[in-house]
Amino acid sequence: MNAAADQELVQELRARNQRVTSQRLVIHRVLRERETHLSAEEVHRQTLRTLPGVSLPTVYSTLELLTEMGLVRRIDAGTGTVLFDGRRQPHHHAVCRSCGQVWDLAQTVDVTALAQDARAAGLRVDTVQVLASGTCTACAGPTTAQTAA
Amino acid sequence: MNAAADQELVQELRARNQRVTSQRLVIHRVLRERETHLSAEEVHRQTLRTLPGVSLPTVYSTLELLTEMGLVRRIDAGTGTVLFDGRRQPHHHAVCRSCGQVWDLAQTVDVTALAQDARAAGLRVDTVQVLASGTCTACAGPTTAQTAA
DNA sequence: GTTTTTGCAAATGATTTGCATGGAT
DNA sequence: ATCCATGCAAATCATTTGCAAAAAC
Repeated sequence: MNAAADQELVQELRARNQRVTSQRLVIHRVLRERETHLSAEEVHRQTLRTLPGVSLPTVYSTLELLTEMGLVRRIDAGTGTVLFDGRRQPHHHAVCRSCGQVWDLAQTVDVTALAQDARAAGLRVDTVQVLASGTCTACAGPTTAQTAA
Repeated sequence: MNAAADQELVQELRARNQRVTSQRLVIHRVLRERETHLSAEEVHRQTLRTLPGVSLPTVYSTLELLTEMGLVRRIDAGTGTVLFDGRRQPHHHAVCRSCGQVWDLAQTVDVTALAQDARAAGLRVDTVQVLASGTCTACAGPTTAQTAA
């Protein structure tokens, strides 16, 4: 099905003189097909369903490659586990520091001035990420759920 | 000197029924006195100068405590090492994915709409951080510096 | 055929944990 | 006197690395 996404990957790989392997194709598809971020291990699990035998190190190196290519975004929400997102439209995230849950946020943020600032500091800016942190209702609510009789 | 900062910590500790220890005082001062972020190990090194014998685990647990109290901000720039920032005025960061260097950015960003969005999703928002990632001139410049004859 | 990529197993390194002693209340 | 915080040493766990075999070119 997602032949267009495949093609995009293949062209990028060819352009860089890197090889088109089934692992790269499948891992890329796994990320593109989901509507949300996945951890490296989740990507691994999903990839195994189509391609038994893929190793976790391969998943890691492929995720790094796809990120470098700009086909996937790395999200470090400070939970000790990095997340990877294959969604096309840019979006931001929110994280509960207590339980580590991460949500997607649709709201856009104007970061042009900040990007300017970073450029002025000597950085070629690739992405600007916004992360809201706090405590979710499930973790904060002492009177609700959790200890329900 | 920074008696005001000390007092703020002491009051917060008392309010939480937690103890005022020299380790907590010194670690807090180390962060408040710097004008930039530090890694846990840097905090440890600085703390040792005033208080020989402090252990790294204590530094970690104190950093966690100070972060919970809102006296210090945790910055996860995706470099594999978390940074801690004791600066009062909110600011954002930029990181070079290649060398891991992190810069402070003065530019403010309007994140009220995003915070709303996160609240609507069920999060009590404490902080919103913005992180610009890319490649710094030192890492990108193949024709400049680095390999200078 | 040559070079890159993979899988395996082991290494790494930041951060956390368990437990007995020391210190704050 | 009591209970929390510390220091130590060992554990954890996501991610990385080295190397020989397999796959892409």
